[in-house]
Amino acid sequence: MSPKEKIEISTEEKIKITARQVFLKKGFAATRTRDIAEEAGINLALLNYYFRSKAKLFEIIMTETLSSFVGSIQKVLNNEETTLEEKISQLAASYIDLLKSEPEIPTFLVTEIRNNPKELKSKFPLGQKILQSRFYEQYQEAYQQGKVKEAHPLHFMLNLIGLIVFPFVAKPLLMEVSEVGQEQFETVMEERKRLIPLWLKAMMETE
Amino acid sequence: MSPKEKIEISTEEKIKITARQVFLKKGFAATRTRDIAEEAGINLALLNYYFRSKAKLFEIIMTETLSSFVGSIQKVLNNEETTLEEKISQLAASYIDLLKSEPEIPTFLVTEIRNNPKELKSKFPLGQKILQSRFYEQYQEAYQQGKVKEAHPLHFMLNLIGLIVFPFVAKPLLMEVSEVGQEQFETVMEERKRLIPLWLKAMMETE
DNA sequence: GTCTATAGGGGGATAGAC
DNA sequence: GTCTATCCCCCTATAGAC
Repeated sequence: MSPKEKIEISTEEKIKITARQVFLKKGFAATRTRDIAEEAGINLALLNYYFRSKAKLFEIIMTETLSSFVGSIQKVLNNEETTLEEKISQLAASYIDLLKSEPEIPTFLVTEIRNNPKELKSKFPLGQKILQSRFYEQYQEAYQQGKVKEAHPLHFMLNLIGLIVFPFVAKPLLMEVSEVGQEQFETVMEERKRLIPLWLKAMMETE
Repeated sequence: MSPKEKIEISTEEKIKITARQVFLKKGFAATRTRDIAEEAGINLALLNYYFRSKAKLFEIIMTETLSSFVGSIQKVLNNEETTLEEKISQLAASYIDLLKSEPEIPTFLVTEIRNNPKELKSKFPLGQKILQSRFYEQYQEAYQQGKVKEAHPLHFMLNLIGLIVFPFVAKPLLMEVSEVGQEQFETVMEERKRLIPLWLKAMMETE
C-alpha cells in the first residue's frame, strides 16, 4: 500500500458497519437484509456472499459488540491502582461516554437477550468476571469495615448499573412523552457523571 | 344468564388474553399470528375475524396495557391525603407488585416504543400528567424548602423510576449471566420496597 | 467480487363451506 | 362463529452471468 493511497474500507467491512447500525437501531427481528444492503450501497446478494446468512451476520455483530463492551469495563474493574470510589467514578464516566456515542446499545441488548437468552452465559461469563474482579473484592472489604450497610451486593450492582444505564433505556419514551430534548438529555447525563458516585456513597451508608 | 352457568370466556376475550401474553413476551415483530392462534386453541382465521389484522389487535393490547399502567400510577400521584415520602413508598410498593406479576412490561414498552415512537405522546400525555400532579407539586415544595438539593427534577424522576424498573429490565440478562434465580430476585425486589424510599431520601439530600 | 433474476418458504390475510 | 384451504406478498437465500 502506497502512503498516498486513500484508506478504503473493504466491502465486507462496510457491510458490517452498516449492519451494526441497523441491527442496533431496529433489532434482529425487525431488520431486513434489504435495509442493510440498501444503506450500505451494495447489492443484497453480496451480504450473503460475505456472511452466508442474516443470522450469521447478526451473531458476528452481537459477539463483537459484547466483547468490546465487556472488555472496556473489565479494565476499570480490575485496575489495581484505584480505590473503590475511584472505580465507581470511572465506571460512571466511561459508561456514560460510551452510551452517549451509542445510546441504542442498552435497548438492543435487552431486547435481543429476551428473544434469545441461550448461549450468552457460556460466551460471556460476565457474572463470574464481576465476582472475581478487584472491584468486587474492594466492595467486600468496604462491607466488612462497615462502610456499606446493605448486605446483598445485588442491590449495589443494580443501583450502580441502573443509575447509569436506565436513562438511556428510558430515553425514547422520555423524549416522546415529555419536553426533554436531546441537548437537555446530554447535559443531564454529564451531571450524572459527578452525581452518581455521590449518590451511591449516600445509598451505601443507608440502612 | 342463569346463576348456575359457568363463567365462560368469550372467544374474543380468549384471543385478547393470549395475544397479550405473547406480545408481551416476544414483541410485535417477533410474534406470529399463528403463535397466538395456536396458544389460544383457536383457528388463525378467527383472529382476523375478530380483530381484522395483527396490527389492529396489537394496538388494542398496547392501548389497554398503557391505560391501566398509567391509570394505576395516577391514583398514587394525585392522592391529596399523602405526603411526598408516602407517595414514594406507595409508588415503589405498587409498581414492584405490578411488575412482579407482569415482569415483561418494561422491556415490552421499551422495545415497542423504539420501533414505533409516533403517536404515543398524543394518546398518553404522561409527561404533562406528572408535571400537573400533586406529587410534583410536593416535590417542588420540598425543593423550595431546601430539602432537595439537586436542581433538576429529571434526575429525581429518573432515579425514582429507574431504581424500581431497571431490575426488571435487567432481569433476563442478570439471570442468564449470574447465579441469581427467580426466588432470589423476588426477595431482593421485596427488600427494595423498603430501601428505595430510604435511598431516594439520602440521594435528595446529597449535592 | 459484484450484479440480476429467481427460487423457496414463511406468514398475514381471505374465500367459502359448515 | 368456526373451520379448512388457499392466496399472495415479502423476505431470505442462491444460481448464474459478467
